Amino acid sequence: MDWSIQDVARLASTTSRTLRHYGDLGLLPPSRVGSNGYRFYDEHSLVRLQRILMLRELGLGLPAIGDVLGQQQDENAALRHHLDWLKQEQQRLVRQIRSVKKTIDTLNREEQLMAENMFDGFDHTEYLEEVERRWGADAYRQSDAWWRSMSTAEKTAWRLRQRALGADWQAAAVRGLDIVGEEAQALAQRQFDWLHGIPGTPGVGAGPTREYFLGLAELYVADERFAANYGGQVGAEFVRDAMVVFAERNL
Amino acid sequence: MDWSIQDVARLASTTSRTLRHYGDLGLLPPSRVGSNGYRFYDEHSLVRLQRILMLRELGLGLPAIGDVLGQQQDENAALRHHLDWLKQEQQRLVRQIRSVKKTIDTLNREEQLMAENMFDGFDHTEYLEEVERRWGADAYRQSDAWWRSMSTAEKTAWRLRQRALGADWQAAAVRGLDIVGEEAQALAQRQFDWLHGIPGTPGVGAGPTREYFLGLAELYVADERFAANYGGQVGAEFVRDAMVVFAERNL
DNA sequence: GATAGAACTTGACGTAACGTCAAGGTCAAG
DNA sequence: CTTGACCTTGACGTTACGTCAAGTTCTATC
Repeated sequence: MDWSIQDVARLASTTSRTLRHYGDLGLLPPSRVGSNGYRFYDEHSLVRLQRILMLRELGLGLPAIGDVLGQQQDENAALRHHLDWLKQEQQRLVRQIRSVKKTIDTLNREEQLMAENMFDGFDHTEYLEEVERRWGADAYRQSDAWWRSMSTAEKTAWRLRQRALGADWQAAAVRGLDIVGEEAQALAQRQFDWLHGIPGTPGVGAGPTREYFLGLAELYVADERFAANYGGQVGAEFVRDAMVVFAERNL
Repeated sequence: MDWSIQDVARLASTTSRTLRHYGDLGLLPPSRVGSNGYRFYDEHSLVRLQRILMLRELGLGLPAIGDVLGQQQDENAALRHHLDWLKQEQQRLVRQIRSVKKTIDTLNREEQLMAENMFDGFDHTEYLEEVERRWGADAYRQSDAWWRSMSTAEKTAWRLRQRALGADWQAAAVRGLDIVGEEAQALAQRQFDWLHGIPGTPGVGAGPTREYFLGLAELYVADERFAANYGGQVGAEFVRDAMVVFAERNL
């Protein structure tokens, strides 16, 4: 009562290559191998294949499927774990979709404006009125002048660092790091140093003042335009909390 | 005015390996290569890297990024195309998440029931009352008896074919095949043949009757439990339409 | 029994975007 | 001259198979 590899492949609408692959991984060994090397499968193989295909449709990886089938993992637990992963992936996609849409919008609105540089402006110049309201017109004028005085290379390098910082903050928030931990505080230090370079920031030279630093931290949470650079609301809150801790310790 | 590979890597918070990779692909060639083989990058490189990293964060593949940067592709068009792909991926994830949840539920409700076979029943026995309402109690009794009379291997093989058919229908719907085309009609033929094996289906022996076949097609669309096996509402409608065409031509 | 064609085998490369050794030059500082 | 930091090329590993390639075996036919 056994079938050839092609019989089984046709039954399951898959390929012999796939069955051989599963055989190589030990997921679905042939029930019998002829003296000529031909693989044969019996009814138990079919049941096992049925389960493999089910789990694969759910998106589980082959090693995970192996663990479930080998009783080394509770199926229920494996599925729950997998579900968490799927939800995370979905969130990632949602964020990417939002970003792509925003980028398309920006491109269409400012088509001819962007000659060489993708996006001009940065945290401060981009949000003029907010900065002026908080720290006065002088602060804005100073940082704006500083920005304009930079060469293209300097501007680009600056933006590169800005993006890198934002990405690292985001990664830290996702990894759920402790805000008082070493890594998160190192990021806060980078944030401090980064602000250090911007004239118009109260206390520059010695570095931003405690008040300014804390005010900026709150701004990240309060204004969604800022939050976008730090991984959304949740990310911004993580950034703020780490910055607050940093300020209390060092400023 | 140039920087070493490490300088640039640190600036962008990436690795030298990544920069070398981009160099190998022609995405970001060094602006200068020393006689010692060392790579050096200038300000234009930084601007280019800035754009590469932006697009990569949006999820574009490196070849696509290359096309955009090389002006071989309109950025706007590329992003729109990418957005479509992202949306599709998201739909896929939504479906998978639903499936995983359903499977977890089923597992918890019927924990001890499932000794060897994952799911018992099939289209007909699973939806007793619907089948009886449409084609009478006799139809159900016959197909139920047929099902019970099969060996484990036969049942498994049957389910394997059922799943394969469902998956192929789903793929066909996603690919947007023409319902009157060769491939879709071949699927309808398989659907017909598959029903052929089930006693209790009116007209079996000669194959299902036209009326039964059409009724089943409508059922797939009307009942979401059936639709689930054929790729949701949209998939079920595709199946129905192809089946209707098949019935008109052959029954 | 010879032969063609279908089915089977193992082996190996390719995929996306790098991470991660490995082995070996180059350079600045002491 | 040595040490250590930094640089190079080369190559394997990752996921789940697809896709040849080359050789062997089975089956049907003449």
